[in-house]
Amino acid sequence: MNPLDAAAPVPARHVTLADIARAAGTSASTASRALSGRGYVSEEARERLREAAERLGYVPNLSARTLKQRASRVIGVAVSDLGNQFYARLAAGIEQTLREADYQMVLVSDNSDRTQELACAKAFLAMRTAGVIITPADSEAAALLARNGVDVVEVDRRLAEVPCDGVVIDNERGARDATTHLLALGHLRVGLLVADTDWTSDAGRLQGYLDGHAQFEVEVDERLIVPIAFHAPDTESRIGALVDEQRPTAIFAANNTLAEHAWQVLRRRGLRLPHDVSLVGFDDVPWMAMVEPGITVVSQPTVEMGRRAAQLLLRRAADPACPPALETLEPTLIVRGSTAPPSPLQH
Amino acid sequence: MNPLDAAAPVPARHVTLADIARAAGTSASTASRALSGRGYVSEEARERLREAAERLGYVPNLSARTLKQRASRVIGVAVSDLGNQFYARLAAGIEQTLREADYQMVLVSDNSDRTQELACAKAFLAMRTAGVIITPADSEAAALLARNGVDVVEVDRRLAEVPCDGVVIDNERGARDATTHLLALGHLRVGLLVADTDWTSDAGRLQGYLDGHAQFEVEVDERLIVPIAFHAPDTESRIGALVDEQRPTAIFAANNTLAEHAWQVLRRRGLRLPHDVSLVGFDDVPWMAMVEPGITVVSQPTVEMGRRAAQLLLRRAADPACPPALETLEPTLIVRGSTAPPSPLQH
DNA sequence: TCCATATGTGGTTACGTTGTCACACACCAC
DNA sequence: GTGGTGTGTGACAACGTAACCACATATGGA
Repeated sequence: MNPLDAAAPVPARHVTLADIARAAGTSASTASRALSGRGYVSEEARERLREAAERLGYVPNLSARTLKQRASRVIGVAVSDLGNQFYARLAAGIEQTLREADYQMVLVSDNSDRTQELACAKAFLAMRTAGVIITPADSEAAALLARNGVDVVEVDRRLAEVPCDGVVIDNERGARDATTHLLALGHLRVGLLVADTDWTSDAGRLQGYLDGHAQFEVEVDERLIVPIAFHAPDTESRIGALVDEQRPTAIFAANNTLAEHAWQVLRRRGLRLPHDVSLVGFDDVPWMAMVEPGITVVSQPTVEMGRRAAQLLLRRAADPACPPALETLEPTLIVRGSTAPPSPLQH
Repeated sequence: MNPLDAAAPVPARHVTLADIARAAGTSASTASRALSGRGYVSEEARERLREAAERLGYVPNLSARTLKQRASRVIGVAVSDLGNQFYARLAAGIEQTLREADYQMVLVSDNSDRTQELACAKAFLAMRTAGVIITPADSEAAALLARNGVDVVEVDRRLAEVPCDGVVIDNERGARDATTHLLALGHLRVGLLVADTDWTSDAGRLQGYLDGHAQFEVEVDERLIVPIAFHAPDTESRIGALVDEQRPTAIFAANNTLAEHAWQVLRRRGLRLPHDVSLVGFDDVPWMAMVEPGITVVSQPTVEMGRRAAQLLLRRAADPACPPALETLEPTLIVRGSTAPPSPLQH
């Protein structure tokens, strides 16, 4: 063991290429080549340098490398709400794929706030990230990034006005499947709980709901459609009002949060699933399979969406010229016990 | 509108301080002072530079700044499993606090694998992160970081052999509360499902289980203690074996994953909660309050743990000399319907 | 013998930022 | 006048790395 190891437990300065070059009796240039594997280095010198780097505990300075190479291996990711399992799983899928490709993920939760989102974009720009994956709340962030030559992938919804890659699920189809499942069971008054946004995801789910009705030639009662903003304090009272005043025989809750609120409201009112009301959710989360009866739900491949988004970004890094792709994944309707034909009493 | 804006939609090179200095007719030094707010700059020059920066879309290069200042505003975070809601919420708490303090979070999921964890530590070192928050699986990563002068905060468990800050919950107390709750109800054969690790978290929960028995002067049957590794493929069969062979009247599952598996096993066997078996979990997750009956659980302030960890790191950044702190948060036993006295038939 | 090619090496420069320093000027008090 | 102080500026160096180039030396074929 080298006595220096014990003598310098906390090096005041980090070890640099120049240090290990000096230790191995070469120049910094050679050290750089030896450790990065680019360019000619004799086997003997490479070995000496590797040994010196190991002994001195050399760790390359990524800031210097990024500055010099004008390219980093960091990807910025901005999601709406890391506390929501949907976004957490999205992030997990992204992180997994990036890690396998030896990239790092900088993760920010922007609360779907366009100001925060723009601030994120600026931060990612300042970091010179190799790309950005975003669940957009506004088109401005993507525009800023694109204007500065940063690749962007939109996940879960499309908002960008500039051409960029995207990964979404087929919201129309998912919502239509949910709706027609209920209509086929004989429901005529299907309530819709949907997020109050101008996002393509929610617009698509609304459209699927309407399409389903058109397909079954059931007229839509506008009063059955309840748009509710994220984290709105009156969420449950508005759901309660829908239940009490419109008497839907079934409810389609177009995201996992609204499904949870709806479930709570129904339970608190003592309404039984599916006898008194049928319930369908969108985005399968664990509790839906565990409660009794289980919740019929449009399941989306969330982790896979994250993976695909990361893959799109990596693909574009490899081939910047490839045309923008929009991948649409297919949702699956999982029928559980929360849906059944309306009971005679309801009519 | 400046015609240059339209003429250069995609600048090939990023705008630098030198560019805006030139545009404003000053030196780069003055530009730096004007925008960073350090040092003397005339109000007039500052205004001109600000305007130029705005007009040209200047975004500072963080790599250059980090290189020069030898300090970044990035914090590395390594958790065991981002797919598990516990770690996701931990990360959410950390991210929130860091964002408010204008730091960025680099998040990695290391699968509790010491090799991956060490690789993370190296990557964070290379990025010259201002600090690292980690749910440790091994002491090596913290040692490496500390040796290089990087501040480390351990969350959820303690493993480091070097002095460093930490945030944990009182696992002994949580587990003791869960255990004595069951013993007080009259249970004499309480099964323990615990993660098979050498982590302080699981060791503490085991200890709390033993302490609870000691307190009630109930002898512990070793066969009731089942250590199960994360993601072990035979998890449910081992739980099944416990149920079938040892006939516990109650089960304490010492983390949310094991609680879920136990619940599934009991349901599949048609055993009713709490009539046939009582069940207590550790770490409250949504389904536990939603299933019928609800699961009695030792709840931990997960998001708050993340926040505290970030705060400890920020505190140390402000005052590197402050003594290492170990914050111990208190868990809360939430009694729901899954626990009741053993039924006469069970004896 | 001599030029081509392959193999190695080190010097220099540049990436974009910020800190240090020297310097210039204005103003005021002595 | 002189010496201070406050204000303002730009030249220059440095952070650590990697690309580029110039320059060695060895090997081979013409």
